[in-house]
Amino acid sequence: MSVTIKDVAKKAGVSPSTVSRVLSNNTRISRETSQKVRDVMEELGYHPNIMAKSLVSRTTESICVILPKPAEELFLNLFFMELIRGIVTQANRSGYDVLISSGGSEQEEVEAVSRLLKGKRVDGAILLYSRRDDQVVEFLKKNQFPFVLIGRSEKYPDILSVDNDNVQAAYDATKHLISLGHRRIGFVSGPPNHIVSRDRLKGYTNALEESGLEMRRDWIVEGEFLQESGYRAMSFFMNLPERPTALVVMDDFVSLGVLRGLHELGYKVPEDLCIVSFNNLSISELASPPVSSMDIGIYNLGYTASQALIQSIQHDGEKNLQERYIIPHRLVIRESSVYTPPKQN
Amino acid sequence: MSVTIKDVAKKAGVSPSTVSRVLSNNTRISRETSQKVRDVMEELGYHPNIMAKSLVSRTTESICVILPKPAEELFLNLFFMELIRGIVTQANRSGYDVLISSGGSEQEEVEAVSRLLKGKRVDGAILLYSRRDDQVVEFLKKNQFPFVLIGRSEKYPDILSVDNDNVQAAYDATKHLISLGHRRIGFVSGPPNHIVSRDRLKGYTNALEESGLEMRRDWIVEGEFLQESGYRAMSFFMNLPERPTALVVMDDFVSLGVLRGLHELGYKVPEDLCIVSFNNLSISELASPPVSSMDIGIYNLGYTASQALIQSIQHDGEKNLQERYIIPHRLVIRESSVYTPPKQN
DNA sequence: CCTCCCTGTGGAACCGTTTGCGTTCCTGGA
DNA sequence: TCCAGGAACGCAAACGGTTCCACAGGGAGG
Repeated sequence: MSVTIKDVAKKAGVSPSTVSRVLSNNTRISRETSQKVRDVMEELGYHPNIMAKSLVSRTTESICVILPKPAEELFLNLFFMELIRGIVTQANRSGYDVLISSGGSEQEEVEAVSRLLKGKRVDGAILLYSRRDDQVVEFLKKNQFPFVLIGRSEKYPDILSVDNDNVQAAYDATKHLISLGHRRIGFVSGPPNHIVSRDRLKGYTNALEESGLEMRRDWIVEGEFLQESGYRAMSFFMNLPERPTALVVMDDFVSLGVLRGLHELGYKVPEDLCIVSFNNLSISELASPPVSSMDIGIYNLGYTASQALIQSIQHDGEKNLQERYIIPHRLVIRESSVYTPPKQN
Repeated sequence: MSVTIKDVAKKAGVSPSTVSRVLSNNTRISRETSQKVRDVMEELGYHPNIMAKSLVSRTTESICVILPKPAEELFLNLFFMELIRGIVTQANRSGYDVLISSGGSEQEEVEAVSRLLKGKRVDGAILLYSRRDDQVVEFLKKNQFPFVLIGRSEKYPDILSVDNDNVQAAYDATKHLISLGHRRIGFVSGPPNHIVSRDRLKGYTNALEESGLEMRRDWIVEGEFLQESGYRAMSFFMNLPERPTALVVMDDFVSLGVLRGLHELGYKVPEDLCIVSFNNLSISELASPPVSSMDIGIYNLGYTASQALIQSIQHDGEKNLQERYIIPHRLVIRESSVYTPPKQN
């Protein structure tokens, strides 16, 4: 069928082991033999069988990324594409392949990852982010499989992970609004079981507190990472007797929902409501008005995660590896937050 | 190290072959033996080594998707995420894994696909779309590897492929504008070496022709699938002595660029310019105003492609397989195209 | 001149499965 | 009673590589 190492060996007049050595750039092979073998490989169109190779070497040179449970919804997000792009680029650069897997339920996720890791199809896994209590993390940790978390684990702070300083980022975003003169600032959060939601909420409250501003429960709403959530949050806020003059919003898509709702109701941004968002996806620049957004380096998160994982796979023994990477953030200011509200207190 | 079929065999007091047969649900294994073996597998936490399995079975139960050349740019697009989502969902449902690969240059793409297919790491490939003359297609066809094209090949019309009827779709989009009373309609195309660009251009001109409308060269501009292209196209059109009153645009992101430019210059949509776009990404709904867009069933394209590929892998011999799948399109009308221009001819 | 070591290569075992071919035991029909 | 045939399972050879070990030959050092 397809050409094997033995075919090459025969044609080159050497033994299979010699061909193998040529393949792995083994020293102790003479220049001439090496060249002859290479010529034959070229001539026969030989490609090493990856399965056979990894069977004996016990390594597959590939990693998998596990998409979060409700991939069907969240997958829509530009966020994941950016992340995957970073992961794939770095992995390919390191000679690794990337396998994408999406589980329906959390149970299915565990089964998938168990099949892939225990079945030795991949060497390690990237988890896109973690709920508060994650069975996949539990499984991977118990079995000592190499993996990296994009996000962080509360339960196991020593897990290899790549994350932003979300507390600081939300603090910075809120501070930006405060420095513009806003005193009544609302917060549109994500799902409460996501750690990132809580971290950012913390940064938000920290900033308010530090500035001696009122932290009101009814100025904090939770939702999904979807535009509908933004829409709902907006209508909630605008129906309040006392409304915030600015909003910190967890995601650009959510912000778009807010923007759209405001537009429908005839409100103006930033005059009626200022907005600072997160993620700095391309849509935040394209919205009208363009919305200020915290760039958290999504591509970089993916890139770094892949790098960290592969490093940890390759240098398994050495335990002097860094275990927490923090990707820097940077606020990109656009029209949606350039307005100073009139004094009224 | 990890538990193998032999460990299970020993513990269950049977031979490895028996365990293997239990694994493959072979008949001719007694109920009791089968149950005993299963119990032991459970107890030991056995998972079959996929590499070993596929080494002998000569099948990997996984496919790869090759991202288009300038993945670094285009990958950004929501389009690809939708597509991949469809592919991954269907593949996982069929028990297949999906491997993502992105090549820098076309040459690198060929190398990647050659390594994956010849190295027997995957059973087949999905190509995201095709340029007019594609070396990857050439390679796959020559080596008789199973693959499916999302899009179509002009050179080899008999290739297994999943596509829209882009001529018809563009015809429908243009007709929609004509039926609103527009007589001067421009076209913002994609890269000219993409077949999809030409197909849609054809549909556009067909519609004009059929309605006895003037087809003007200077009302057709080419660009990339990026917002910048839309911006440039817009400023080109608006500087024309005689401007179109409506535009057919190849992609939603491009439309956003157009929209943004118009907004900056103080033009109103749809009053000053109507827009009908393609792809119906979530952003088209979220834009202001929401833009009419041709839904081409992107998720469905991916889903169907995966299905077709896996089918063709599994039923290799039988040649009675369908070779061209057409995914239906559907125009979603929104605010950007609800305006009838005043008569002036 | 004789070891010793080093270079370059071949032989063979092994990685974890699958599978064709046997073998054993049992049942039933002649 | 004898034997055919089927059910249940074991043996061993692949699958395509890697790698340890052995070994031949040649140069250097004693």
